[in-house]
Parts: sequence; structure tokens; C-alpha cells
Amino acid sequence: MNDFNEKDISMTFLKGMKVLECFSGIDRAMSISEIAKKTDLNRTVTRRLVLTLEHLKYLESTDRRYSLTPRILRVAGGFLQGHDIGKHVTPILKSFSDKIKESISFVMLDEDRAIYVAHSPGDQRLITQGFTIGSTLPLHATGLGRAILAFCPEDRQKELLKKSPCASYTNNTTVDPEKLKSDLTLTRARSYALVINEFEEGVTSLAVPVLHQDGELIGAVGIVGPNPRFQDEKKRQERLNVLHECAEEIAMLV
Amino acid sequence: MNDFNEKDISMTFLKGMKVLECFSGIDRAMSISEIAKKTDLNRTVTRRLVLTLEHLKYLESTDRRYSLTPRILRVAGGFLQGHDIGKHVTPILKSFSDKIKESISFVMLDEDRAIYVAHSPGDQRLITQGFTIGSTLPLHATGLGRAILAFCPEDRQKELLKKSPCASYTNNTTVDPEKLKSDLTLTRARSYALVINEFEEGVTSLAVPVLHQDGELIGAVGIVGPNPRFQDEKKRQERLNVLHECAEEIAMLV
DNA sequence: GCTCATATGATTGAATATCGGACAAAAAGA
DNA sequence: TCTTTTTGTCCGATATTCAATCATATGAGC
Repeated sequence: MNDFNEKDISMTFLKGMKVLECFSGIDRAMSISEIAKKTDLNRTVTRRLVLTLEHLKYLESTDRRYSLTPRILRVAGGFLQGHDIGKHVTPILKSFSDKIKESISFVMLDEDRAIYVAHSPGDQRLITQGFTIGSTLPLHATGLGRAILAFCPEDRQKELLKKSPCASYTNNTTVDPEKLKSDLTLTRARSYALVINEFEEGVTSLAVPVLHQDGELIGAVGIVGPNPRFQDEKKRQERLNVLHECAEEIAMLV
Repeated sequence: MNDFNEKDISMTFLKGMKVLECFSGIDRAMSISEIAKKTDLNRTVTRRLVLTLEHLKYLESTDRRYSLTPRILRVAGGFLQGHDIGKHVTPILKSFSDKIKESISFVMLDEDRAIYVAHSPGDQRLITQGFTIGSTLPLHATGLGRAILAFCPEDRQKELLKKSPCASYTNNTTVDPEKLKSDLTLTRARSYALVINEFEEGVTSLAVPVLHQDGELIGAVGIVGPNPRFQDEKKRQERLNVLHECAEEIAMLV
């Protein structure tokens, strides 16, 4: 039961969180046995944990199938409010997003992925590729991820590069660590990341880091879209300027 | 320890969630003893639960003070993605919000409060009153709340009215249950809620319910702003039309 | 409608994880 | 420096956990 776990970790709570987390996938409503299977927990245990979550109003049941309630947003709101996301970051994103008629996203580092923290949809109410608050991206194959990777503290970067198995998403994904490293150096030098066709065929992402005055990395802001939109050199530069401005404004208050 | 708790509820998990929840307040970073005090849990227990959360990367510590990481957004994202919030609702809100140059919010019912689920900031990057995803509003004193209250299933409404202590926020807050009930009837009849000066002096809120075809309540969309902006009858009607259109679009996919 | 397969609910008791008081160590204030 | 407060550790008592079991409910296939 306790392989390498220190004694300062509560197994029950761990399992409970496992149950809660299993709802972050695609499945909207799940029965107790489905949950047990997905979390690899004993069914009786799962049942009690699920009932506890229902009691706390994080889950609700219809026809013996459980699904998340909006309650979880209260906790998420704690994070967002603490970082002034709703109050300041989102409006900033929106104002810049209106300016260039593109959807802009703000991500932070969550373990070994970039996680969407705020997002302003662009003008056309299309694509957005389904990414929303809480979605995560791999670091090595996306613009937002590389902007983060490039501006991490060195030791953190090393850790992340070591851990990452550099999954391949398209024929163009950079999987060679050396090649990735040299791109990170370039990214650092020019202060922006540009990644084409590496995560999704036909998609380009342009991103810049959000840095505190002292150089500490906060996250990254970026634009993602079909390749043709990024081919005009002048337009790309204009977007880059907007992203840099945007990053600076965010850095001032997060 | 177990006052009325059924045996199907895991106390440890309950306590753990209590610890996690206590970060949804204002305090950004807390020490273990602060957390113990706030949650009213034994310090040793609190410690183990906090360490568990740190192990799971929901919390991180700097100088013995713990704060939320973006990790919680993964779970919140599960809810948001499941309801197509980021993919569809937010873009819809944005397009209508652009049309009337007002910030529009989408809320759902969370126990006995209305909880912000999606929000599109208006043109001016001001006020927004600090409300963001995860913030909650009282049902009886706000337009969004009353739109929900008025279109609840009858039994649910009764429950909510019974529980609610009808807190008073300004001199104008409706606290008399009878008066509230008659306003709810009016709200239902005209299909929108209009609440002035009841939650914050000088602030008006206009909201409409989001209903499935079968009449099932999903949530509400609304606009909040300084009173003068709502005085022009024609403009108000125009906004109302936009809100209704918006609600209809959302109802089609949530 | 009937049968089989599977999902769910309830109960049990042995195993054990959790609790929380007491004490020690370390910071933080005075 | 000396308090005061916070934090870390230990351990016996106790409450919780969870595998195994059976009973019931649900659904699929015939």
C-alpha cells in the first residue's frame, strides 16, 4: 500500500483527489464502477469517496451517474483571484486581442506542462481548438511551452528537459534534445518562440514570456493559428509587438 | 467526531477538502498554523493534509507559506470542458458583449449562490467589480440570482427561499420574503430580472435565464453596471434582446 | 418475458492509517 | 538574551479503511 510514501502523506486524501481528478478527462458523467476502474481504486473505497464528494456538493448524481458541479470553480476562483486573473489579466488579454483580432492565451507552468490560465477568444467564433482554462500543452512542441522552457531558471529547465520524453505529435515535432536546446537558445536570444507544424499540422504558434522585473518567470502569452496567418513578415512583427506589450502589462500585476 | 455523519463519508477526505477550500478566500499564502486555525482542524492533521496537497502539486511552499498552484485549474477545466464553456459559451458571450459594449456574465446555481462560470469583459477595462470565474453572488439580491431563482423548479425554489436568510447589503435590499416572491413572479412573467441598488448602491443588474427547450434551468446571463447606463428605456430593451438571444444560443449547446 | 452478466448497495471484521496529545526543535519577536 | 509562537516528530488509542461476501438492481441478449 505504501511503496515509497513518506508517512506525512494521507493515503485517503490522495485517493480522494484521484477520484476528483478523474473527472478532468472527457467523460462527463460516470458511474461508481467506472470511476473505480479509471482510478484503479477499490470499488467500496471509491464509493465512499464519491459519496463524500457528493456530500460536499462537488459531484451530483443523476441516474447513478456522477458529474462535476460548478462548485470546483470556487477553489479555482481562489487561484484566479489571488493572481488577479479575472480582474486584470483577462481584460488586458481582451484589449490586445481586439487590437489584432486574434485570440490570445496566457499560460503558466504546471509541473511539466503549460496550463491555460486565461484566454481571450478572437473575433471569429471558430476553432479555438477546444483549448480553454485548465487545458494543458506539452512544453517542447508548442510556442507557449517553449517560451516558458526558454526562460525557466536553468536548473528547472534541465529537470524539465530530462523528464520530458519529447513525444512526437506530427512529422515535424522536434524530438532531438540537442535541436530543442538550440531552439531554446534562439528563443531566449530573440525573446520569442515561433513553432510551426510541430504540435498540429498546419498550425503556427507565436509566444513570448511574461517576466517579472527581476527576471523571474511568471508564464507566457501567445497566439495560435493556421500557418498562412503568420507568413506576412510585417504582420508577424506587429503581433510580436502586441504580445510583448501585453506580457509587460501582465507582469506588472501578477 | 461523528455527530450525524453517515458512515459513508470519509472524514479524512472531508478534512482534506476543507484545507483545499480554505484557499478560495482572500489569503494568498498561508502557513500551516494559519490553515489549521482557519479550517479549525488539529495542527498535526492539517500538516499532513497540506503536505499531501503539496505532494500532489496543488500547493507549493515558499518560506513555509503555502499557496495554490495552477494545478487546480485542471480539475476546473474538466467541468468547463464538459460544458463546452471555453469552446462555445465564452466566444458567444464575447460576440454579444462586443455588440453592446458591455461585460456579460454567465452564472449557474451552486448550492444557494449563483456562481460565475464564464465572463466576457466589456470594452472599458475598468470596474468588473472583481468578479471572476468562481466568484459567487447571493440569489435574492442580484439580477443574475433572481433570474435563477425565478426559473428554478418550484420545489427547489421553495427550499432556496426557506434556507436563505435574506442578508441585507444596502438599504434597498429586498429582505421581505413576500416582496421577494412577488418580484420573482414578475421576473417569471416578463422573462427577465432587473435589480437596482440592492447588492451595491448605485449598481443595476439585468439578467435573463438560460433554459433548455424542455424548460430545465441551466443558468443565467446578465449585465451589471452603474445605474445611469440602464435608465434609457430603449437601450435597456436593446440589451434585453441581446441577452435573450445570447441565452438562447447558450441553451442550444450546454 | 426470461436468463445471464454486470453494476450497485450493504455488512462484516481484521488490518492499519489517522488522530491528536506531548514533547522537542526551530523561528520569530521583544 | 529570553519569551512566545510556530513547526516537526513520536506513539498509543481509536476510528477508518477496505477485501470478501452476499443481496439486490439494472441492463443486454435471446
